[in-house]
Amino acid sequence: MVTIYDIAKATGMAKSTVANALSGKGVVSETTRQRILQCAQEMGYRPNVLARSFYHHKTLTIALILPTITNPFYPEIIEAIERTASERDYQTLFCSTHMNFELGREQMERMMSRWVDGYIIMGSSMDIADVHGYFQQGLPLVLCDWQENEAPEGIPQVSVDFYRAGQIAAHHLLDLGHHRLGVIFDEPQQTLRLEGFLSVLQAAQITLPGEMRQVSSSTLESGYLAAQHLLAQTERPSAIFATTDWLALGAIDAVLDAGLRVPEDISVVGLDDIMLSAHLRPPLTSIAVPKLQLARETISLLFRQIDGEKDVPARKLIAPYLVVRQSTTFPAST
Amino acid sequence: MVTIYDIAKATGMAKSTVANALSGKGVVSETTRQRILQCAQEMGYRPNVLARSFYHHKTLTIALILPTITNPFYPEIIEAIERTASERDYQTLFCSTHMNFELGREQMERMMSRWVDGYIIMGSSMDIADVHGYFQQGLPLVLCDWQENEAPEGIPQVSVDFYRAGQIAAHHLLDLGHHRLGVIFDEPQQTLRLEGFLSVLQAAQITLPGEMRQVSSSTLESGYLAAQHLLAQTERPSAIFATTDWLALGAIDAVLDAGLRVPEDISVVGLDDIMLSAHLRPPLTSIAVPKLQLARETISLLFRQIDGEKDVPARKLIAPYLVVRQSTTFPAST
DNA sequence: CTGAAAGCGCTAACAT
DNA sequence: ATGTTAGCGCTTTCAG
Repeated sequence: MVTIYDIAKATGMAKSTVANALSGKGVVSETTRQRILQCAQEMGYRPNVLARSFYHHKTLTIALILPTITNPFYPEIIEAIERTASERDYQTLFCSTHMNFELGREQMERMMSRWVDGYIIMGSSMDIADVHGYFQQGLPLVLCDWQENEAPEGIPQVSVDFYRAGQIAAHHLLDLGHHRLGVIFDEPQQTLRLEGFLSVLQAAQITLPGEMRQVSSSTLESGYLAAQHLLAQTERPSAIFATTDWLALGAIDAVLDAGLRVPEDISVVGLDDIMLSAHLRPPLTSIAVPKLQLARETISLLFRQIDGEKDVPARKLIAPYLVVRQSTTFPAST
Repeated sequence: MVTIYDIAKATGMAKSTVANALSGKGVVSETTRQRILQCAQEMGYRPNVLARSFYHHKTLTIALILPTITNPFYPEIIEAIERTASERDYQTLFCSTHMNFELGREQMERMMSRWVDGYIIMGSSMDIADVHGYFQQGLPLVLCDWQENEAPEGIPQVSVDFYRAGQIAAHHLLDLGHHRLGVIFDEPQQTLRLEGFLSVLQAAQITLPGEMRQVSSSTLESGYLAAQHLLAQTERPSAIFATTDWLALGAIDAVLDAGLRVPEDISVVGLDDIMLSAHLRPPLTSIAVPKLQLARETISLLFRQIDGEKDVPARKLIAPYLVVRQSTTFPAST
């Protein structure tokens, strides 16, 4: 570990002169600067970021908090976030809460003790009340991929217009001629999607009875189980809206396991449009979320706070759009 | 930001007494300890991990370096690593290199400047020569999911017995009666899998002509393209071994797009057994990698180094095993 | 243009 | 049992 002091000794200069030469900030004569730089090079000097952070109260670190990385929706976003942060010399501390609020709190506390510069909190991975508290303490943070009605006003947030997404899904299925619909969703993180969906049904005077609404947790397996329940109804749905692609994959699995066909017997539409969805059988029709845009806006909002900007806009809503593939079609004529 | 000094002032004690009370290390009378603890509580004291790190030269941070998180093989491992690390109060700094060695070097340098305590470097994400250099500088690091012949002796490493995995794949296909085989693999990170595969073919006096060996990069899309090339041969293979599940998914996609069936026309076997593979159509036959074990051994080897243990065993090989699902069957009788 | 010194928050010897 | 002090590596006034 070679410090500026070491190279000061070696060159016979004072610590501060070395610091100036290295940082390029102070005024140093060209000759001494050269000598110092060369010496630093030779001795293998590496600036101690920790000491610097300690002084500046800036760690060049952001925290990324999410439910679980095993849902393939997240990696696509994380990738973009990490890359963008890295362009600003920021590194990403990553942690998953598995929807365990207690754990989330612990993680946050640890991050705060480390003086992480900013926090990106994704998809309902923490107790919103806690988040609100942290925000009021002045921590730079932004919510990403939450429902816009989940968080109190004022907390910067970039989300997808999930209500709209639900509407798009409903329109698509209705346009195809489906009446008997089923929904698989998570409570309470995905109610907006459901509400958007319902609003369209209602306008079309179609009801969605309780047994056609299956609550799940955000795993493939629970999508599978939820679909099984839908199929077990006496009058099974001709189309299923799963509020995430990950759930939709589980649902398709269940439908096929039940000896039915997708989309001929049952149409399935997902939401997220994860990379995988295009490559499955059948390729999944999905309401796409512009993930790159989501990541960019999030990082941007975060850095604006980190940079001390006031009046960072509180809310960005990103428009989803329909991607039609082959998991949806007209209902079988019965 | 309240410091021990603040609470020293508030209680009229000296800094060190406060420190002692808080850490529980020194000897402090019960009454003052109580007073201090309470005061700390009230003032919202939070220990400054950065200052502590600065003093101790320990940051409670490990780095996780990998090619790309969008390959779903990694999230499953990352999850386990993060969780295990978290149990020891360690946090995980995550970065992906996209197989860009230059970028990998930059990232490493940054991490080193931060005094990251240890490094987990996954799946050929960095130049092994660089890694070797870092290791010789004394950085605690462990390679995870590399081929065991890729790294020089001495660098701690936990890997899967990929040669064996290749053999298992070959045996499985041969046992089913396939002779005309195709392979999709990455160069140079996956040559061992190929060699294991070939060793079995050779023993069975089956040759694998050059056009039946498709080199790809580790993406779904390149698996797709590679499979297309295999199918374009005049005498197409009756079975394909893809050296990762992610490639296998792309391959299946290509086979189906070509109007052929899996497994009736073409069997496909993957390697990794990612969670997804069980839920696809057809469910993928795969050589499974015990991911939890991989993660645990890796973390264990890393912490033993961090803890200063000498003679950390250099190499752990984990045995893969076959999981038969429905993407493989007997060749069509022609 | 260069040097001396204080301080970021905490720890650990060492005095008292 | 409590207080004093030096120091981790770096940055930044402020003097020389």
